[in-house]
Amino acid sequence: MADSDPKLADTWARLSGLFSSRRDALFEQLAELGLNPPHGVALMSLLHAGPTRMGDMAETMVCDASYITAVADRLEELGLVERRSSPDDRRAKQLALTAKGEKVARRLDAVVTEPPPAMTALSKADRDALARIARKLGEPDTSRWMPPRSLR
Amino acid sequence: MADSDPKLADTWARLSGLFSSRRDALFEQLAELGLNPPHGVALMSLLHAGPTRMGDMAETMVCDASYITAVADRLEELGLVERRSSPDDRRAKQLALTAKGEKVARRLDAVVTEPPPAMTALSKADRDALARIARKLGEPDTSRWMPPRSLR
DNA sequence: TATTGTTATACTCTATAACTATA
DNA sequence: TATAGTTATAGAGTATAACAATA
Repeated sequence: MADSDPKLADTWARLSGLFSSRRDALFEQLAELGLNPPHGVALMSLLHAGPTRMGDMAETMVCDASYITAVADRLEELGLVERRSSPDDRRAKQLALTAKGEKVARRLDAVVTEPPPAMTALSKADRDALARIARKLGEPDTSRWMPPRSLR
Repeated sequence: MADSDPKLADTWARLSGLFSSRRDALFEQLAELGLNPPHGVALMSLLHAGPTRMGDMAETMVCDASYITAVADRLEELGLVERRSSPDDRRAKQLALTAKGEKVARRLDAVVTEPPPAMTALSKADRDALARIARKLGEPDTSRWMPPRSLR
């Protein structure tokens, strides 16, 4: 097979760079907060899904339930989430954002979901053209929030 | 400040999804090969930079020199790289791709650098428009190859 | 004495298995 | 007996410090 269009490769490299830098920004903010990526995923998931049972969180994050204990311990230690025992099932516990945790979660979420400055700076015509093309490139993430695998 | 353009956020979500899925594909291929991301970064770096002293590789990969020993051990064990003692400095060793390693490195590199299928499938007009806009969005990765931080 | 790579060791991340409280 | 979360433990990934060979 012939090599693909070099101009397209350049386009892809530029778009990839944009994404990489947002990702870097996210990880940097997490590090400043003393958090690792799973901590961030948990916070953002709670922001989108509301209080969540620990077992369900393990499913969302595609990790073992025992690790959720560790993640919750750390987030609780920082005052970002709290454990609530479920009223209906006294075995289960729900994780819920504190007020402080919600602020942090919103900030992290913005880094991921807000378009990067270079995109917002585009002319209206360019943004429209880009939107039209992007619709041909794929679907956005599912309606129910799920951590992009790239954050795991 | 007002919320940013929701249409632009949708555009960004779609582009991000594209990137995430390529990243997933890379990690999947690495896992199939019994490699982890640093192994992949080392291979791709060697592909772009040629034989490299272990200390320089540690600098490229932004990790400790002792970890390069472990990475090299694994890659050597799989027959993907070989250690060569430097002719000029008998303390130093160079890492170099074997023929097999070069094939693997090319395959991994393609996953990262080749535009995703959805992009290649665009019409010429769309690709040109996208290229024009992408040039306003940022520079591609530096000329001398460096692992995107998102791969670390 | 300074530098290159290796080894010994320790710390973080994450999973598996055993445990407890409840259902 | 089965399920939810926790604890104990183990394995990967990665760093720091001590070391051997060479400069």
